[in-house]
Amino acid sequence: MAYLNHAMGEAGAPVRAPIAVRPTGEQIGWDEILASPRTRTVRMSEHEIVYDEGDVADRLYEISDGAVMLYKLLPDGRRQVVEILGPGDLFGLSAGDAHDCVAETLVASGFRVIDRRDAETSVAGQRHIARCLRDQIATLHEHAVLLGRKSACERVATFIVRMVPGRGLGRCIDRTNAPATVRLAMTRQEIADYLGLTIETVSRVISDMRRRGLLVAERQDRLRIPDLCALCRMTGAH
Amino acid sequence: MAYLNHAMGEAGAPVRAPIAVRPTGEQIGWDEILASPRTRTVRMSEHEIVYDEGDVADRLYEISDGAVMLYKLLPDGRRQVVEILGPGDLFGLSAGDAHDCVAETLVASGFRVIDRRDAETSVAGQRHIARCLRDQIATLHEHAVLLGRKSACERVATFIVRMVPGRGLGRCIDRTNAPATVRLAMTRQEIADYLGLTIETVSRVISDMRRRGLLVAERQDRLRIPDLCALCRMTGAH
DNA sequence: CGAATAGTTGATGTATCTCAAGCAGGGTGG
DNA sequence: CCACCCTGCTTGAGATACATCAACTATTCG
Repeated sequence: MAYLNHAMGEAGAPVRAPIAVRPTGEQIGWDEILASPRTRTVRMSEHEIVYDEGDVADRLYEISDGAVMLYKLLPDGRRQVVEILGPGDLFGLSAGDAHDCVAETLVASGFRVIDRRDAETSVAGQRHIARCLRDQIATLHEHAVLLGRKSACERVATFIVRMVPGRGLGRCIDRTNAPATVRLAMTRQEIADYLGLTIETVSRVISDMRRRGLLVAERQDRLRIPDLCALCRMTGAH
Repeated sequence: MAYLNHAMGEAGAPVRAPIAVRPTGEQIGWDEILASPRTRTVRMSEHEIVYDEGDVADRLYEISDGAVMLYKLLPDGRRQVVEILGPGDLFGLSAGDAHDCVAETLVASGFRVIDRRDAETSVAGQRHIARCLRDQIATLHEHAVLLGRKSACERVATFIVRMVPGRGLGRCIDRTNAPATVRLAMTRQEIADYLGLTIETVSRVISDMRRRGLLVAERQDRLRIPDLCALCRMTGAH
């Protein structure tokens, strides 16, 4: 799933369990695919392009660690970041033979590069892929709501809440409401292009939230959230 | 794929070839699934809810004819239509056990209702599903660009161009540029909720396009496009 | 024919964008 | 070690695209 939390290469283990021990039983097959002689491991530093729009889509990437964004460009240069992916997420599965968007690392990342043929031959592989795709679609649906119907303030709140380690798309089920800290491993421009806003609006909204005590900036890219529920209430979702 | 063209229950055969004769060879298996004793055929009239957000997702729907929209609601009533689907498209494949959005018919439609177990057991089934999911994702990516980065005018132009029978997400490859006619089998409210606009803005933009001769209204829901390329140039995509 | 519903148009408001200047932090070289 | 520069971020003033509110018009259906 395109969990945004933990997508940023935070120290510590990813939320989701290692693939081999997932309960569905399908992962044994997936592990075999990962072990295929054609499967490679690749490391890339931050802000490197994994593939470009139009490149042939003959392989598929699983993120081991780090984070990747997928974006599309309009001819006049406008950009929309369409997905942000983290450990365990799959990308490179395009509809046709060519990629429909650019994939770029946000931070230094590691991938397992899987040959498309390997992935598509086994039921287990197909099932694992289908599962990832469904998660991706749910995230894209949620993001369409954000882009189509939420205010700038709601967008930023939604974004920050999703970056909190340990919470995905789900509702505010946090019982403790303990202060959380998030690392925004994205530039303001990237955040703006993800949220369908301008850099200035993102900056203004964050400044405003700081003034209201909803956020405390520990560093430029590091925010403390004293009251997660308060921020959660600003997302428009509850 | 979430082709918008032909999604509206137009008379005539859908663009895509009948499932059995697709060249990939996977469809024999899919046909078997469709022939499963558990598979049912269902008909619904327009504006009926197929399933609601939160309903258990234990089956999967293939559209035989007609059109369906998927939408999500915010607690305060704001709505975002996240997908519009037509013949051949699959829906009901949610990430978890519950549906993440509402599915409602736009026009009278027919479905094949497939048991989730049937669909997920065969490689062919999985592959067919994965293919549909990838197409869906490509459409969602394109739609994120529309919602995040396009002006009202570009959104409406993009929408109308996609409704033209025979053209999907692809570029303007039309050599003839023959006048096309589209049927908008959606209310202004539905269009607005799909494009992330208000009903008034959609109405104003269409009126403006009519005044400029880009559109001719043959009926409320029926538009003639004298110069498709001219409209295409307004989409922001080329 | 008339009510009900869906769509259009106008006047006004406002959230967000645009343009422009100033500021901070992090790295480099003197 | 500190001044300097570069890049990314913030803040302000003004413009604008779209939303909102409200009236009016067309269409549909009994």
